[in-house]
Amino acid sequence: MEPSEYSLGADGAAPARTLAERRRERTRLEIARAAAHLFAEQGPENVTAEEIAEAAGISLRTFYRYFGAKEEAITPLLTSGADNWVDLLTSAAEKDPLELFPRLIDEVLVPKTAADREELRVTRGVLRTVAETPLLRAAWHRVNFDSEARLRPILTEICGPDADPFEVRLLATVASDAIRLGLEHWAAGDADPDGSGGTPARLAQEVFARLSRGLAD
Amino acid sequence: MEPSEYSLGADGAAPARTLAERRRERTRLEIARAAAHLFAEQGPENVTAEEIAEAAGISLRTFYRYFGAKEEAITPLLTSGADNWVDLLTSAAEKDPLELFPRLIDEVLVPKTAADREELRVTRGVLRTVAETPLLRAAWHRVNFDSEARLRPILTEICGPDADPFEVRLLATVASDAIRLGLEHWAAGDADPDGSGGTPARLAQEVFARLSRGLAD
DNA sequence: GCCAGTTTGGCACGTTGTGACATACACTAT
DNA sequence: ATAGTGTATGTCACAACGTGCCAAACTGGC
Repeated sequence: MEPSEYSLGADGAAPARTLAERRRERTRLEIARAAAHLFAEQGPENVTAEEIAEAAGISLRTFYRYFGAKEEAITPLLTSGADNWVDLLTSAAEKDPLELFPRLIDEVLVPKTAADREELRVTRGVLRTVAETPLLRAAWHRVNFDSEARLRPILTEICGPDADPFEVRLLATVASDAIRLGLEHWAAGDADPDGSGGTPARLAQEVFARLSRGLAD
Repeated sequence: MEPSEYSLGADGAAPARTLAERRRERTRLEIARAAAHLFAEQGPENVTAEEIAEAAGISLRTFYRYFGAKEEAITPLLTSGADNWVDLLTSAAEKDPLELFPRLIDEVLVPKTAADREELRVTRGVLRTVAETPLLRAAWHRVNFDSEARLRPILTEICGPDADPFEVRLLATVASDAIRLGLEHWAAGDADPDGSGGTPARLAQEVFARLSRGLAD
């Protein structure tokens, strides 16, 4: 509850956190990767939580300290930016969301490093598995709706307290849809990574442009 | 698969189905009501599947023949029209979805009989419980995404096979969002049923109008 | 070294969800 | 009526899920 850490800024652009927190995040990712691997290999319904735990080198009990349910184990691989999103938004100086979002979409979905590109590649694989598995679809939906819900209070802040709550809700939905549809349609496309359909960023941009035309602000 | 029943019209406007099918649907609804009642009373996390079964007068095993999970038990109360939606769409003569949907929204969300009005009232109560409970939110999300997914093939049929799949996906999302946001914002409003915020139908209409502005067809 | 606070594992336990088999019911044909 | 067919329900057993509880191991600072 009490950060109190004045976390010496030895981390550059990455968000400043406790050592323990970053360690925990790392473990989460390792479990997620183990889970994704097993899911893709045997099909999610044929993988037990215990197997995931074993593959990640932890006990079953510890697994449930990191994830509330086994189908949640892949969420760290699904939040391509959904987390950054919030951070970026809060620190944005921009006033007009309609100008702001297109920039943020690129910021979040355009891979800049080799690691980013690899992460996106993995995400694509996971999304393909997700599309075929009801059990995992729920996790994907949860991630997106959570993102939409977290967007709302931030947008109310940006738009001012006198903004119409309905407008804010609409805007949050459009932004969330842009990311979601961009990724979904990109993942649904043929094998070629950046082929016919375009990159997820470009698709998301198009969705946002089309859907935001009726939002005056 | 084979309706074939010319179901003597003793049921008025209801869709013609097998006797067994209608019986089953009735049972589903009874279970759903029992579940909603218990959920609202004790909080969803404090209700076991066995309690729901007992309250509905069936065995635990039978409960799981009607619903795959206990949190799914309320879905029949959440599909205000999501089912009709599909039927209405398939039988629609209209060619242009942008003209079609506003009419369908009213068809689905405007209560016409006293029973409709009562059902909508119940839905509102359920949605308020849903908004506060992560466990139930998943069910609500699932209903909406399923609706969106079912919309897609039907829309491809209407728009013709040469239509851009991306456009279809976009259209399905907008339609689904209209219903979802209309209901959510309506349920989130103050106690007054049709008060300040307007009816769910009116809200849904507005969402659709705003979001569909960028869809040329 | 010692002493917080936190993380982990092991265990027990109620709950979830499913397969298998038996029974009860509805509807049909003879 | 009787036998036969298909479906709906219940009982039982069982693997998997998810959590509370406590002890052991690990972390950091004094």
